Amino acid sequence: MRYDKGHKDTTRRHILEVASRQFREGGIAAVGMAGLMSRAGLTNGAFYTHFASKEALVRDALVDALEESVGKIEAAIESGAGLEGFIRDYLSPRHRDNPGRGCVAAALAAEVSRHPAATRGAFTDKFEEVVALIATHIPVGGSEAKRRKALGIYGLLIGTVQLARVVSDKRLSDELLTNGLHAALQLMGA
Amino acid sequence: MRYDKGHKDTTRRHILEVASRQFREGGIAAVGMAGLMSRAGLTNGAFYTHFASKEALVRDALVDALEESVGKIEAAIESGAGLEGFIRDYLSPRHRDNPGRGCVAAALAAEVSRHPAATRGAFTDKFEEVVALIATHIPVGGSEAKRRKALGIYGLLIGTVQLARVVSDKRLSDELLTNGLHAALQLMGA
DNA sequence: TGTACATCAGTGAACGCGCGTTCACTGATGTAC
DNA sequence: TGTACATCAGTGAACGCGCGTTCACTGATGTAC
Repeated sequence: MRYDKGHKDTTRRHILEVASRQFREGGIAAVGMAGLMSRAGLTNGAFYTHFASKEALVRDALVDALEESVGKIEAAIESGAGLEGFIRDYLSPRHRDNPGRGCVAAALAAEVSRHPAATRGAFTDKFEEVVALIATHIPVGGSEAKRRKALGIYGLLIGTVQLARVVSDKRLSDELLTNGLHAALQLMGA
Repeated sequence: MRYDKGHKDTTRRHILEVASRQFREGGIAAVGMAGLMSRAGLTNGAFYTHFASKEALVRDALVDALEESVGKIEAAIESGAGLEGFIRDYLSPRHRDNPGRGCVAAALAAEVSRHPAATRGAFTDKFEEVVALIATHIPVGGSEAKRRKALGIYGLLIGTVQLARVVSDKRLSDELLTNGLHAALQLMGA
């Protein structure tokens, strides 16, 4: 069969979305090409007509997932919930319990730090964008102070969600989220 | 050959130390049994006279590495550097650049969250100990306030170090550490 | 209009490789009689 | 004292399996003449 114009792009985007989610859920190393392609409704061989290698897919999936973060922050601002609303969502049980649709930095930062420079570079560029966007919406302070606060808050957010995900005690996990929220708001304001 | 009394225990501890370091450096999934045992100066088959499975080793290595954290905090207190001294070390370039000897939560929290409940349970128990120890040395506040601060600070520490490790821009990485330090001290005091 | 060829997304078997785990075996020493 | 057997940490080859990647092929459609 021949395919519609734009069909290949659609397929590529579909693979990317499936991969991005699977990576965040199970970790990059745990996702195999055959399983990934089968989940995307294709066979393994087709992968290489879309991406040069697994590492190239990782690179694109990371950037894609960070763009998702940008979208979430923008949506929170537009909805009137503001940066605080974004932070509340970030430190919610729903985010903790759904890593596949959640923040890619919380799910994969440590693993990505062991990936090649090209991958980390692509991640870094988008990460800078996210930080700049957060800084814009910090309520008080000069532009440098805002950036500093944004970096601190981001670190707190990803670390707290990771701890909330790893501990097996639900009470402790909830406690981590609640305290993280207080700490984040404190960092945002002061 | 026969072996000295205590020889098996020494070997077990040696495997554990090598594994603990390799896990933190490369991630748990990336460490293979043959390579690990060869680094420990043994052959692959000997592993199973010491541990029931790779997962059992992971469990013990995580607990071991968290006990290392307890030791570091106690050392900082005893040296007079206090909790602030521990935090300064934690957010130092040296810690960022040596994950193998560093905080296991920063290196492996996200990966461990995908491991079996037994592994996460063992991690959680030791994690509680570390949090309690940090809380003890927060300078101001009631015991509940201290615990809350300890949880917030821990999240900030591990998240910040992970971000500092993943970004490929050295300036940004240093900036993350510096701002993380200010934020942590702010959370500790307020 | 009909025919020959080019295009290209996708198929599915196969490649070499390293994984976690098993197991028959080694060989030095301790114990029983 | 001498001999037969038990103990046990460690060896190293082998197990089945899934990994990332390659490649000859398919088959529907577009293009050239």
